Amino acid sequence: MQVKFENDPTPSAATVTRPLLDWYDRHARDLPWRVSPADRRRGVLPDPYRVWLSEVMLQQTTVAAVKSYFAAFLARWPSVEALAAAPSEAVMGAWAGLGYYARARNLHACAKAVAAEHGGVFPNSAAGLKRLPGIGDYTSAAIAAIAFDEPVAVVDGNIERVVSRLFAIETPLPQSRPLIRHHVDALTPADRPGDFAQAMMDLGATICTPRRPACIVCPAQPVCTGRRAGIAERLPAKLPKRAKPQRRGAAFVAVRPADGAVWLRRRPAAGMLGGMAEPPSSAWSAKADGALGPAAAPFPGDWRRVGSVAHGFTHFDLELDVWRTETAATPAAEGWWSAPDQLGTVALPTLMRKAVTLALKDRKAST
DNA sequence: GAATCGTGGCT
DNA sequence: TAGCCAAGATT
Repeated sequence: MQVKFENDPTPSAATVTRPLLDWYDRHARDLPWRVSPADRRRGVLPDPYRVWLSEVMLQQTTVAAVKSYFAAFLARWPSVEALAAAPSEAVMGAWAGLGYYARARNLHACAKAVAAEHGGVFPNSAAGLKRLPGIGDYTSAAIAAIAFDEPVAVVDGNIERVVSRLFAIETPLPQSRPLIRHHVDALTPADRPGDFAQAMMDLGATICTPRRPACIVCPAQPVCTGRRAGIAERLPAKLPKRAKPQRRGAAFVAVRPADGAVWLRRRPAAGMLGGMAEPPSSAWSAKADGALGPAAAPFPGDWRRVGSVAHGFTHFDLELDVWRTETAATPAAEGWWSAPDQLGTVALPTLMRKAVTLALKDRKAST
């Protein structure tokens, strides 16, 4: 007796794409940058500026973290021309805390390019979009599909996980990427490519989650090869990561007694926290050496150690010693005094904000 | 192709 | 807790 085809279906446009789009019609997440499937059926497409802004913010960043930044950017810069005309310091300041600051530099460069070279109109194809700063394989495809309904394969981390499970791909990432892309190409529909991409991402974010996927309510469960094989939860396979080294550095927070202003400077445009503000800081070395004391300060002063802050970066952990001094004299160095009421909007990355906060807390406690 | 580049939340 | 993870791009 032969097994009937219906009892052993395979992931395909008929068995995955259509059920998933039906599921999306009922369960799409309501997100500030999104047009609902109902409205899209009426011909409404989202503003490419909003799609682009959200996609760049969402690179390696959670929806929850992005929401307030998206609202703030949109309120302050309602169009790509407005963003293009903004000072760099304002853009970096508004991005502060969101991380991966090259994104903010590229975001601004991209806005300027669209305004100056494209008449303020985003290219309407993935190929055109990918030529712009900060827009790579994923983001170009996502904008083209979501904002223009171009039938291109969109592959992000969610979709890599969903497809790895659907097809029981045991080859670890990133080697499995070509095969995953092949499957996404075959599943992407010509009629609703934007909704399909968003549906796959919603599925990955809410049901086909990294741990403990809710297969019982998954619209693709009947055809999921990984589920059938009992290996879905441990897919996608990934290569082991290297251990994170520990580094150490020092930050020097000078405070002006008259008004409590803090002396800040701008980091070089390239590299770690590029273009962001900081109190003068040492380099971050692999081990603590003698250079971490007041001798490493950018200018002489009555430096007192007030403690340290710990911060985890992607590829190393940092312990930053924080030193504080009071000085009325403007230092003979590059930088500026930032008054207390300005500190909230200055482009301080989280690490440096921690350091400044610790120094000011110590100052308040010691007076 | 591998390394670089942040941060906050979750388990 | 310590590790893992999130709508990746760039060099």
